[in-house]
Amino acid sequence: MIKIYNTLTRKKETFKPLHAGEVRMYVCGPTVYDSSHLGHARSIVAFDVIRRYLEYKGYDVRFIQNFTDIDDKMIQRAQEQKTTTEKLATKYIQEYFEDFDKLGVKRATGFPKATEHIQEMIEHIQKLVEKSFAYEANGSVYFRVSKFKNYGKLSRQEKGEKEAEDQDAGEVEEKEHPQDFVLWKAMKPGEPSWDSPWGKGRPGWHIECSVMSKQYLGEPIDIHGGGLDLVFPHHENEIAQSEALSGQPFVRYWMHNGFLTVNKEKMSKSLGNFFTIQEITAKYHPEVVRLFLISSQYRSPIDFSDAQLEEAKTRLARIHNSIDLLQRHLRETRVEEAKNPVKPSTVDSELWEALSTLQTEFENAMDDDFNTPIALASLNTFLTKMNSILSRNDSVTAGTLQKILEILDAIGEVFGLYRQRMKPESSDEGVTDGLVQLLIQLRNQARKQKDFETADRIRDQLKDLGIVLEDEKTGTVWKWA
RNA sequence: GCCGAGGUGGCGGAGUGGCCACGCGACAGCCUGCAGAGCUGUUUUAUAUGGGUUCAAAUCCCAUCCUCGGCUCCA
Repeated sequence: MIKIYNTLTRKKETFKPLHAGEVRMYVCGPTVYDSSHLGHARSIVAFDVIRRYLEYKGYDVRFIQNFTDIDDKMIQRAQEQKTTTEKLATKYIQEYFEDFDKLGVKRATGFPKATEHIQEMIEHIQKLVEKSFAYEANGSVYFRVSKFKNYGKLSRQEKGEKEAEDQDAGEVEEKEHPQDFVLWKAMKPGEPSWDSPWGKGRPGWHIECSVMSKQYLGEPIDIHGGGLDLVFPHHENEIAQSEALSGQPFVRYWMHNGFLTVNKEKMSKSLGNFFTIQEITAKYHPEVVRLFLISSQYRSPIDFSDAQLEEAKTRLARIHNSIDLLQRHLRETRVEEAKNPVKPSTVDSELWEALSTLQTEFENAMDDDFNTPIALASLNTFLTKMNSILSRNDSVTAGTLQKILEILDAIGEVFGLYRQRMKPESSDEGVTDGLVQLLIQLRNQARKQKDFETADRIRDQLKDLGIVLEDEKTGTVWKWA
């Protein structure tokens, strides 16, 4: 039974999707005017793991993530770069996919763009005007917040007078009340625009999520996610726009991830303290970045530091080493069992018990609002146990080892970790293996004759090729560095 | 000003009343020609501060200090 912390109620609630066996979720995607940074990755990876766990539990997940491809920043950046908003969007959407494919993020079911849903947005706004939840002023349309009685229920705050000063002066004059927010912006000279009943213009930021969420997932949806910074005003406004028309809840579970910080300050474009995904993945393997990101529960802040990334690297290596050890034992055991069938022993049952504990603890942790640190801890505990048994070289059946591999694979699939380690060897690797085995034989001959110079030369030169030799009690094994 | 989150060992990070996180680092040992990996053990009363409740508190209550976030674009 999954429990989710719902921002709306500020409580963990038992998760029950509206449609049995199916989860409909929407996560706010980026405005595609610039490269994604690690702060975006925090959010995207958090919801990727949530989605993967829901799938692990057998749900059919319909997952929609939008691209905001028209807004003030898009227009401004396009003007600066003497290009169009379309070209800008195309460029950064492509980059988005490159970045997050690399980070092992599963693609959403759909990636709707704001500019492809202008007509639906206009219709939605029209209906709001008809019901007097919105009003037109000088070609712009504003949402009449005072008419929507539940305004503020998500963020538990209402816009005060304070920020009226910070708002666009033209808008303030047009608005009936400073709280009101824009649904449709009248065109300014030189800006991209679409025809509407109120003249040429473009949609406000908030309306796209309301409209696209409804179009692709219906109402209400199960989960709507995004960064904590979107709670107000973005999500508050989405609720107002959607529920004013439908008269029913727009979203059943609101989920918000905590920030990625640098020296305890939020990583953001405006502070300039950010690293792009490209920069970070050039320095660290994408799975190291993922492990770093899921080492805290998704609602907690994570403070970025190189030391933390280095630690994640070490921790991932430990997992890799354990899987290598397991796979080697499995290969060897299969060869053995082909000669002499083996019966399960007490060591087998010890492993089965540890495996069952792992599964229970992993699922309990993830069921509890996707507590990845505890889930990772359960994996660690299991690996220590498994390594301990395997290092004693007690005989374990191939069936047991195979089962462990399957469970580890399923868990790794949720985290999006050690995927490469699980892949069967390619035929190329078969050839490599043959060659390396030959060198290992030669080297061990040298070692037997105490010719360590030759032995070390073989090991060192293989290392330069990215092949690491390790001498075990039972013989020498190799792996890619 | 208003709203919200949080302060845990050398470090990261869990934990909503009683026992144990987990990892990184450090130290010692096993194994090894050396190395690596792995294993075993150690890292003495870690829970911002001061009170309180309780047989028992990191966990509940009160106060204080500090940090961060939202209220303007932001994952």
